[in-house]
Amino acid sequence: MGRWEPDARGRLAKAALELYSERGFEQTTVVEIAKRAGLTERTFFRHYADKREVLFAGSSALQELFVRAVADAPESAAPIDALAAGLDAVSEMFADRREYARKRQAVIMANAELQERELIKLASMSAALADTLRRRGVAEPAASLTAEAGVAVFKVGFERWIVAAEERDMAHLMRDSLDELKAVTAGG
Amino acid sequence: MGRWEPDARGRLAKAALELYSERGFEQTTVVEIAKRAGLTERTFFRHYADKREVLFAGSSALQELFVRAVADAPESAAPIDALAAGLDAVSEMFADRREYARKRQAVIMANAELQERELIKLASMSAALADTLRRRGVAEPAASLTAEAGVAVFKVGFERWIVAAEERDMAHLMRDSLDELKAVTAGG
DNA sequence: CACCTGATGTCAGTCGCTGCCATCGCGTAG
DNA sequence: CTACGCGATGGCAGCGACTGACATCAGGTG
Repeated sequence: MGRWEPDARGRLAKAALELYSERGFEQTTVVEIAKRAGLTERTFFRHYADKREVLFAGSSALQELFVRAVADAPESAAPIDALAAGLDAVSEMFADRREYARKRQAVIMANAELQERELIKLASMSAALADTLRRRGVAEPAASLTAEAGVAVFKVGFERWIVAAEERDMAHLMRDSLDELKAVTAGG
Repeated sequence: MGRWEPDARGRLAKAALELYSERGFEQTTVVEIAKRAGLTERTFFRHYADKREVLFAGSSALQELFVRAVADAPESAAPIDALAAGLDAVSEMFADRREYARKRQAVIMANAELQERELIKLASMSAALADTLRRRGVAEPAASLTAEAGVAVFKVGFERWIVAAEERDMAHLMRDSLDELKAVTAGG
């Protein structure tokens, strides 16, 4: 075994999340992750660019989903409403992954390096959203600001969803957060 | 010499920025930085936690200035106006450091690891601002959203200032960006 | 002049990460 | 059925970031 067991990538991701949860990110070596997955350190780095990236395999799919929903919003929709459509789409995606999301988020919140990686993924999402808004005819700096605002709403909404009771729907928390942002920016 | 030359910290920071500019962040080793500063690698790590941190020595002062300005805004001011006061204060700080800011930003924009570090500094600023707003009586999630929005405006305004002609005043760009955000969030 | 203290130097060691080449298992042409 | 090709994996050497432990030095103090 080891060689030729299927889904080496998945086994590495699973082993990494387990070990990061059990003893922390810093206290885990890549050799240990690879060993638990029945592979070697060298193979780990063939599947993931670095020790952090193994926790962010799904982030590109999330970004694509978000961007597509914004791009597909009716042409008549205001930028902020196109964004709301994106937040809806994203919320669906997480609906049945709450436990996984919680476990993963706990690991990330416990380590600064992992937070850095999370932040740059969100920045990439913001850039992609801004690009999409520009294609919809939104000028700068409105496009970048709207995108940044959208990511801010996502961050706050996501965090509230993670700590919320099981029943709380992510889409509702996202909408509430967006409304709060509207209220506070209108307050001046 | 080497030992007992004054301002070892400053010499290290200067040498690092020079080398990162000349040949790039990745292509520069800590040994080289230390050597140019007339010191050793070990001493570098006594002054800076890691190879990236040497570019972010001033970020805590920036955060403190921003936070204090928000905290000192008139109690009657709406959260978004307290934020605007913070952006004003920050703009003053940068007024006579444009060349340095440009050089530094060019280095950061050329490397993903440095962007990660920059992002976590901004996230720290957002958290500190949210805390300050809470002390001013703003509830969650409005406090966090306002803080995130403030940092978004800072990011966009700063970027525009970096690329703008010499005459453009940073404070004006910040105000414009804030107004744009207000417009776009009111558009739904 | 002896002593103390903080900053620096020296050295060994761990770990993340990469390049290079060998090896393995499977599919496929012949 | 066999030989060959190919993608995935292993093994190994090496670099650079970073750390802990200990020695050393310059300057101030008694």
